[in-house]
Amino acid sequence: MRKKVTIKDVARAVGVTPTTVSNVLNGTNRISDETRRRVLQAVEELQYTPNMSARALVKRRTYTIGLFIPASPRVLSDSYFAEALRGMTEVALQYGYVVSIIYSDGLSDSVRQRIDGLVLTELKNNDEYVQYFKRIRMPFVALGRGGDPMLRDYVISDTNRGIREAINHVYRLGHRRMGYLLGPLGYEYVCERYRIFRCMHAELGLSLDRRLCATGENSREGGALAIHAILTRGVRPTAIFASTDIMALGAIEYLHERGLRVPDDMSVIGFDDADFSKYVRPSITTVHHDIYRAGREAASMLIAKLDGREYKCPVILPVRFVPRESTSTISLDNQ
Amino acid sequence: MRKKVTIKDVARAVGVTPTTVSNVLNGTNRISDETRRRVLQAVEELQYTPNMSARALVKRRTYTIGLFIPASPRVLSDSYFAEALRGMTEVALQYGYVVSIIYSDGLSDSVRQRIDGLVLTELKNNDEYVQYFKRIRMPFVALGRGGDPMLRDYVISDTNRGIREAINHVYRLGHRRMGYLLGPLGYEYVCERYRIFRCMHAELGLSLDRRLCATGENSREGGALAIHAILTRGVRPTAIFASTDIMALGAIEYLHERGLRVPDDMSVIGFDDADFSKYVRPSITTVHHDIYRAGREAASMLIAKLDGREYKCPVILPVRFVPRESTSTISLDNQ
DNA sequence: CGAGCGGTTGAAAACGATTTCATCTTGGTG
DNA sequence: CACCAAGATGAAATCGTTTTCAACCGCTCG
Repeated sequence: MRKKVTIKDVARAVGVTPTTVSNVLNGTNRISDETRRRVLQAVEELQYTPNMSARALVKRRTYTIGLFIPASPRVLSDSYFAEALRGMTEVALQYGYVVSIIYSDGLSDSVRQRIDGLVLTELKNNDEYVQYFKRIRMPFVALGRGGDPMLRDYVISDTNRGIREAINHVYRLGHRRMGYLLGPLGYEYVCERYRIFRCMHAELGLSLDRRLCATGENSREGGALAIHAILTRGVRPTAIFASTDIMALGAIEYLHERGLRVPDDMSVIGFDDADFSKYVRPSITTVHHDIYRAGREAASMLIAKLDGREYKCPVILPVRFVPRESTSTISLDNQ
Repeated sequence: MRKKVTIKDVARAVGVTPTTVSNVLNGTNRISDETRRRVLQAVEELQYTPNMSARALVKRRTYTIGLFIPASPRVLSDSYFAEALRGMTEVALQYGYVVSIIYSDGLSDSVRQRIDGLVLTELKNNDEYVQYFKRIRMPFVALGRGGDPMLRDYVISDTNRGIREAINHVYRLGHRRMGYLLGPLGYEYVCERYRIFRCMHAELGLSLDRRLCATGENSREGGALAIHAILTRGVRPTAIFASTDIMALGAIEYLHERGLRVPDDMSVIGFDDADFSKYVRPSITTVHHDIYRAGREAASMLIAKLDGREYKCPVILPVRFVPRESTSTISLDNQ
């Protein structure tokens, strides 16, 4: 194992002290152009890279940011997290940071002091973790809405626009009796999407039949159960929105089992544009948002915050409505 | 910001020196039971956790392991990586390690010195990265086969058994003309699966028609193109195996477009048991392997290696053959 | 001609652990 | 009773940076 080259080595090579080398590298003090040039050259020749542990020790920073994953067995499997992670990692790299995964159930003192800040996701209405991280003064930014109305440091999708486009599309197809499948009410994104849905729905001059709305887990089973609940009430929407694509999928499967065809007997609209949404038959009409991009923005924001730079605060990312096979014009016998 | 409690603080509280505290915490030297007890108590009371940066500096270790992601735009989106990551993170935690994502295109000196070791995946036949990490003496273990025949530190699935069960199942359904859709030949897992397929196929006393085999990218398009290639040769297998579920999916879609029904006109068998395989219609018959578990094993092995503990070397994980809708008994007009 | 003043550089003290080696007790042994 | 080994603890060096503050140099100015 070749000995690691340290700041002293480059200092010696140039004939200056470590202080000087450090100064040219960090740009703290004024250094003459001549010296700077020679130091930089030596750094290049010796292939010097500062030891992160040493730097971390004195700066009291780890140059590591975390993606926080709330307790939930399979949540990372969702490509949601994978995409966010990819985006975060890419920008982190540019700033000399590295990203780690932090699971809520592994959140000990030792891991806490190994990160400078966190990107939080899947926030609840009054998120306990938000409270917690505020209390221990761990810097964070949020990916998606929720947690606390006072929070300003978040990046979200333009849900408003997405749902508006979706509902307009469905309206134009002739649908008037729309239903809604809600995910767990504790999550802010569930509430927000529903809120916007109701709002847009009202703007179209329609009045919402509460019997056409039901709630369930955010899963295929949850979607199936929710649509089941609605159907057993003896009512039937011609189009149904779901909080997420996975619930939409469950609903579609359930309807299929019951001999109801999608979209002929009922149109179904999801949200998220999950991987499978374009694979399945019928493919799912949904709202696409770019989680990879959101991950990038969140990391940028967090690092700017950590490094004490300016950053513009709520970042709102564009979405794209994606009409697919699960929606169609209303059929006559459904009128 | 409350001042961080250091080893000196607990030393002072107990009335000993930092050396002693360090010794009881690391178990290096003999310490009297009485002193040990008091130190441990103080540690508890003061909520002392050692500063990782300081420790890292002197031990010349970072207590971080990496999951290496070879260059490929969306590869982390596969739940393959997400699952592996989840498994790794969980065991890493137990040993006081943390895991980071390392993308091949961000592999600079500075990130290299921020990790103690790597878990490598998606190895090619003569993997350049394996060579590279060997050369720079970065410890690693492999998730999946490949890289170098001399490697012993890997964890793999029992592919042999998986494919044997799959092919036997298909054989029992009456199929005799089997084809194969290969992924990119550079990857060892592609070659291995194909090799085993040929071997098992021969053991059944069948001879393989090379016209029934084709290669393509590991994607839906690749699967579609590969089956297209076979079909244009004017031959038609009654059952076709694919290197991966995603290729199988592409093939199924293509066949569907061409008016061929799966499984009635052709049975299709995938490998991996991807998320979507049970969602899609027809759901895909495949071989399930537990990537989460593999991630756990890989992290265990790597950390044992780093910490200088013993570990048993190639770990072979069980697989499970999962028959689904995409395979059925051969129909008469196909005989 | 000395004081004052930018502009550069260096000496030394952190940062918070681990580790080596010395020192100091004890208790056992011849 | 002297000696020695073993057991328990401590002093000090070290890891590789950053940072604070002092020192130095050559000028200009009064």
